[in-house]
Amino acid sequence: MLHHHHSSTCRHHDTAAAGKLAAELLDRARSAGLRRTKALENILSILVEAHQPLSLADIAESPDLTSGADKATVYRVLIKLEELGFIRRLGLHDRSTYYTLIHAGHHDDYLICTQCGRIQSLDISCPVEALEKQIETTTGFRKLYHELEFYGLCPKCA
Amino acid sequence: MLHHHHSSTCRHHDTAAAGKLAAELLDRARSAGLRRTKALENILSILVEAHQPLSLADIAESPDLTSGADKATVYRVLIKLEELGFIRRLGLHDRSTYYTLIHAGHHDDYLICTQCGRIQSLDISCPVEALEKQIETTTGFRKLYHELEFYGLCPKCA
DNA sequence: ATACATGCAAACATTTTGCTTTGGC
DNA sequence: GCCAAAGCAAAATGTTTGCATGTAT
Repeated sequence: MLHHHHSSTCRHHDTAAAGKLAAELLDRARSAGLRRTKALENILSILVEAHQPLSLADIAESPDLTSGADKATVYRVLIKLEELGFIRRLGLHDRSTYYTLIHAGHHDDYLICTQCGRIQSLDISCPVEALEKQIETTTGFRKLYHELEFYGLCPKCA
Repeated sequence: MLHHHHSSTCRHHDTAAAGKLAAELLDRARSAGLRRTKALENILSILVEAHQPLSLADIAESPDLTSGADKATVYRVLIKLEELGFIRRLGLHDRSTYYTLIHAGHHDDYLICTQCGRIQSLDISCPVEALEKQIETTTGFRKLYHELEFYGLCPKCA
């Protein structure tokens, strides 16, 4: 489940830009053959405006899911968005799967409190990129990407 | 579920040393108040000898679980071992939770095939340690540790 | 008109708990 | 003998699917 924490370290979130990105993604989804439905629009907006990974429940219960789409529908849309390469899934040690938008040229890593589950995006320059290329050549794996999370006790829980 | 891959890049696995480590862990567990049971002994051995993360099912169905301990028992032992700081849990994008031994001074990162689920330990010097300290000071989080996985298509699946 | 998308309910997989019995100390 | 540990079965949680109906194209 999602834990909101709008700390002072948050980047400024430009709502207009978010809308533009959502619209662009919708266009791309439509070109890929998806239909323009309220659920798809809602889900894209929610993903674009969330600045942290969201679980299926987070999305299905979001007030921004104005269509009131069913959990199964949200699930199926997420599957498609993943196939399209718009989002990736990640696990954050609770039972749910989380989804997060893939931003070209920008990769988010996360900081999670092992006690309260708080999730925070890390705006760091990830030192793993170079290593990733190297692993690709030495192991023969293709299309590599990585997932990096830091776990620990947040100030409140410590 | 576990996928075995003893590739040529595997380190040599010293069975005698593994036994010694398991015995040492058992001692530490006993000092911490746990009783010496066959299940505990088996599970420690299994974890020590596995050179990759194991799921609850992997352990509960292992032929090395000679006591034939129930899944619930294995589960409860794992919880205790985690509380004692002997193992950590991690998620590898299938539905199960994986457990892996914490080796003092050595941290394993993993390479996972998104197609067949194959898991491979990476024997790399992880470039994240320094960053971890820095995050600890800037965010106020305590007792940080990290999880790093690379996902991609293994040579067979590509 | 034809697929694709949806809702609802049921099936699944896995983890977690309750309670009684067993066994380590 | 006492309390932790185990076994078994049921509950809980979250994901996934089947099928009849609705809707974008």
